[in-house]
Amino acid sequence: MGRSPCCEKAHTNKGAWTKEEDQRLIAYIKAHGEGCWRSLPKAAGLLRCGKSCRLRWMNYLRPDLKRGNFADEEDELIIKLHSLLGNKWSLIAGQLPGRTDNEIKNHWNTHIKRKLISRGVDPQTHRPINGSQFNTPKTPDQPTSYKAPPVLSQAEDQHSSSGTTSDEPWLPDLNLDLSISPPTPSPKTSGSSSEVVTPLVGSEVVTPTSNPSYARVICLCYHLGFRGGEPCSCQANPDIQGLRYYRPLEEGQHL
DNA sequence: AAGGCGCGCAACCGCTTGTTT
DNA sequence: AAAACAAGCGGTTGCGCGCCT
Repeated sequence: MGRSPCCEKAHTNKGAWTKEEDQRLIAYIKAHGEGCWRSLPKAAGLLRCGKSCRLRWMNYLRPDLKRGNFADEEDELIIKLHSLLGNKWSLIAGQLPGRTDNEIKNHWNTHIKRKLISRGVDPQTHRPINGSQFNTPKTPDQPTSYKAPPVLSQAEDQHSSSGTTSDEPWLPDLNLDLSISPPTPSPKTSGSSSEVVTPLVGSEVVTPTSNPSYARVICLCYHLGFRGGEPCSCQANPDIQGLRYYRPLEEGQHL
């Protein structure tokens, strides 16, 4: 059975990319588009693993990348998305046009973590660190790694969304229209560097049941596109309820 | 001026998931 | 159905650079 291995590691370069390698990669992708990464190095005359080429292109050479410092608004968006998604850097990056998962991951580890700690917020749980002014008790079994956002019942939801006195640090003002439409045609082969992926524009329709109150519930799995556009089965599976996140609809918002 | 140290970024590694044979 | 593979993802590492002593 089989295919040949991805690359012959003995004959591939490692480490920092040279300008010449960059130019070869750019020229090849401009001419042929992002095709098969496995065959690309050979076709482009690069002594690199396809994986390495892909990474270089995705994280550094893509023309639509936004280089430079992160704006405060971007920081806040990352924080909010991380509180929902955890270390799903690619999903977070999908909401920040021009930013890569690697860049966001690095930025998180070097800047935002510290920022949150200085605010008295645990960067993993997004809850106040013990001893801070919020002093939210932790459950004994709370893991130190990322914890899924709490599942709010509708009653809790209404309470927390209407009250300003809630000590819940969860996303007080985030309009989480995180819907990811069925993969839109990527601009990657268009050759146009001015094309920008527009985030947060999904408008897919979650079909509610006939019960109007049900329409207030959005399954995060579904809304993030985890279900490939199909209704989420976790509605019927209590075991994975932790993946569900409910939020109230904004006024005038439709499902 | 020089050495040490810490930070930030780019790249690698290993694992997971989806696809192909 | 199972194995092999490609692509993608997240964690980790290594190196260059700037700052501090």
